[in-house]
Amino acid sequence: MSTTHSGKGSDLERRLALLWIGHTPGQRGPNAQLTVDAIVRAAIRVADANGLETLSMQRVAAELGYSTMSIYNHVPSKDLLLELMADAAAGEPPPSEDTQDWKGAVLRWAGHLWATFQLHPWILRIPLDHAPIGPNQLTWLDRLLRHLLVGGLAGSEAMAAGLHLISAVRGAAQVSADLTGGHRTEEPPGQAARLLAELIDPRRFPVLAAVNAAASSHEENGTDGGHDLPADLTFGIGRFLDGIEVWAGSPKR
Amino acid sequence: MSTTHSGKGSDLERRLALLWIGHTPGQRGPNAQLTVDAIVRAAIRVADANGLETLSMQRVAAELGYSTMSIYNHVPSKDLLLELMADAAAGEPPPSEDTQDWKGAVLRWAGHLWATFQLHPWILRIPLDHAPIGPNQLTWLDRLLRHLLVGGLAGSEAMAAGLHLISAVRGAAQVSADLTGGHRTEEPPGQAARLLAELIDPRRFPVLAAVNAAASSHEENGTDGGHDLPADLTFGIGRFLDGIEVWAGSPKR
DNA sequence: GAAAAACTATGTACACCATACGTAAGAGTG
DNA sequence: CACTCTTACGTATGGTGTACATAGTTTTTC
Repeated sequence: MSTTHSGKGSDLERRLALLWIGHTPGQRGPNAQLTVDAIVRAAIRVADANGLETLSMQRVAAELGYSTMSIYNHVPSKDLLLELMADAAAGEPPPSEDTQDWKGAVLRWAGHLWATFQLHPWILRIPLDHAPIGPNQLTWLDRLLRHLLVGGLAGSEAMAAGLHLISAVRGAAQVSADLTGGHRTEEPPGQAARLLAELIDPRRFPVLAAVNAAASSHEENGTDGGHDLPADLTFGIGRFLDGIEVWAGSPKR
Repeated sequence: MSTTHSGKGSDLERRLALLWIGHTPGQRGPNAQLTVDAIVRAAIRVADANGLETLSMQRVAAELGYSTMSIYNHVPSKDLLLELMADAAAGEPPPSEDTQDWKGAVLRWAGHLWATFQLHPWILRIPLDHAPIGPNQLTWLDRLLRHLLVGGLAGSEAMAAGLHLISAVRGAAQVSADLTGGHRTEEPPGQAARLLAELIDPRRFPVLAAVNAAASSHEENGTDGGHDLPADLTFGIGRFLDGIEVWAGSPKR
């Protein structure tokens, strides 16, 4: 067995190759009509339109007008297809700014990431089996780190802060996606909140009950445009950056 | 309208009833041997032992020695079972401390949450369809909010900060779980990092490459006990709390 | 040129999944 | 007792990812 790719080859090797190089087109056989790129784009189309749960290999194949198994000639598994989709949907990050206003830059970066999640909510539901290693995702990270270094952090600190920020945006986006996508124009949206409010026994959740009551009194959420960060997230990131500023400015470290 | 169960009732009503009350045992028929609690505990056992991907209704039923469909007499869907599992596995949060050291208290709270995720990594992979509304999870949140209020935040600010913190811990735990669970004693663990390092072209990722090089030089990760927060996360939360302290102490607000 | 090799697309087949439906038996109530 | 409700089970359906063998097409090699 000549094993042009060493049998299964390293999982990771194959993965990285597909993520970074696309598919090295075979020299010998007939020219492939199907390409990795076309498959990924079709899959993204399906996910955007009908959600991740309806995405299946056969659905993707149908979208392209090919048989199910043809897909596997270009993409070895559904898991990897999802990974490719996530990286492709992330796309190019916003252009990096050369500014001293690093806090503003980070906030804008977060706004763009937020917008991406609004555009492709299914990204949040892809089970991630390892740290993201796609080219686009790494580019996003690179841009973010740049601003954090301007802010005065050391390398490892910047990395920690970067992952922290990504988590915060992801988490907020997930909550947002769950709320907006949860009910399909069924009951009045207040229903859920009201039901839950009954369950929050002030004796059992003294703090939560108080906070909840205070919050629901002046509930005006604005028609979240989609591109701007919600106030909650802006607050969280803002405080985080404040803390970083203090840290970077302190002499002791 | 009392509508004890009103036919199918609202999805949400059923959900909440199961989460909070367990199962109101039917009066009429034979005494049920199977209980919701036993099912959830069995499912958790399976997930702890073999991971979430091997968890199926038939696997759970087999674990208990019952037929597959009997499970559905107590739990209406797999989705809801997962939700019940998540809440049960979260368990009781650590006892709330009455201390003025709110920053320390939050860090300890985060440490406990971290430990929970280490103990039941599959929680991180449960697709969450809406904001968590289980009793245990709300108790966790309640405890956290208490400390944030001590720190001087207003109600809505505390809620935002609380969700932010949960996201940060979740995100870090996810990365950690991915790394430790990723390779099953196959290649040397450095392999992945090395392969990736080759791909990180300094021209394309100037910042990332620099940070990566600096980090890998003094890579000593310590045998992460499991209960203590990793340094990355401690740093992130620490800066966040610093920022909150500044905010709460500032007169303008 | 001819032959061989390599690669693509397809069809069939399998194991597994969640779960809808129908049936039988048991426990409680009148 | 008869009646009703609930549980537990067996069967069945439509879906999934993907292994495997096959047939067709193009490029390389002799």
